[in-house]
Amino acid sequence: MSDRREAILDGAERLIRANGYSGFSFREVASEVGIKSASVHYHFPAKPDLAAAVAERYRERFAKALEVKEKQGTARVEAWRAIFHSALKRDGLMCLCGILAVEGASLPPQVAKEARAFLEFGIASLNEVCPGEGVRILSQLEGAMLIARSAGDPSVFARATEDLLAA
Amino acid sequence: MSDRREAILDGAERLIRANGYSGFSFREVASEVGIKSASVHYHFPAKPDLAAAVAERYRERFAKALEVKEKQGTARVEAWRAIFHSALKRDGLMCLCGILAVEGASLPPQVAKEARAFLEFGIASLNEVCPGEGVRILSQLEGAMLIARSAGDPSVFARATEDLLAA
DNA sequence: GTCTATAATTTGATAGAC
DNA sequence: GTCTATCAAATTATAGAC
Repeated sequence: MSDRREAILDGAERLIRANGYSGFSFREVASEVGIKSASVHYHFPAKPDLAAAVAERYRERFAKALEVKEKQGTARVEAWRAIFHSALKRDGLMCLCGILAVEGASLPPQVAKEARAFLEFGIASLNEVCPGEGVRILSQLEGAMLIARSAGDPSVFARATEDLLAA
Repeated sequence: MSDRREAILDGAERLIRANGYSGFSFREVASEVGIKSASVHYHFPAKPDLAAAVAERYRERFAKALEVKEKQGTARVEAWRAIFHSALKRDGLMCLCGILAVEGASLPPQVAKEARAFLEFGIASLNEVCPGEGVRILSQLEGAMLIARSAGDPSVFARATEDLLAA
């Protein structure tokens, strides 16, 4: 994949995680990358194509980051928690698919599908280490990001998910 | 407060809970109520005014609904859970302020403030019956709505919050 | 691949008649 | 209070030059 394409995905991901699907535009993405909006359309014909590609890459990246953390000896639940926590601390950004899930009803079907796929992946991943508790744990993580973001304070996320360290 | 004003708030609340702040328009609200968008501007000069009024009324209503449930003998945590669950079952709508919180960064300050106020009210309310656990419980509730909504299945919410019945 | 230019639509908001 | 009419801006998207 070309550098330009990657740069577009980077810009779009940052903007969606900051403002949501209906809150980002091709012009903003183009401006972040330093090109014109028509050039973004060359790489991704329509808005749903771009957003779906962002969500797909997000899931793949997340899965790889989890693998790395587990190979380093981090327990899986803590790995999920740490990845979310560090994004909140670094840029104040919450889970891409948490944002997309909330916009659900007004989302183009292919984008909603990618968001669903990420959440299902998360539930399955957490069920593997905590049978029957995947949904509950992912709920707590997504909700804690939502609240921490509203409070503008990443430490709220840490407090709201402290108990998961015991798992 | 006039009936018309209430009807506008009703329509706006439904639309925001379905599509978010940046996903609803004065024209859509007007169309739901059966009037023109200029008439909506008569009651609420600008979009942030309308959204903030919706959020304020939501918090007041929620507090009243909690009181009623508690007077009927329902434990507080279960009351929170039941109110969210019934909205999901009835209309597939999640918490208004959960949606607004997610959009946080791109929200007009007065709207973000109302969303924050609701979440703080929730944390305080839950801390009263479960000291130190308010954030964790509200996180779980908001996150479970987010996931259930993405799955298009309210029973996901029930499963993800089952353990709260013990509290 | 990227650009300029532009079409078609939607948006938030206002002016002024009734 | 509600309407018609309208504005300026932004949006998604396309055509065609380079």
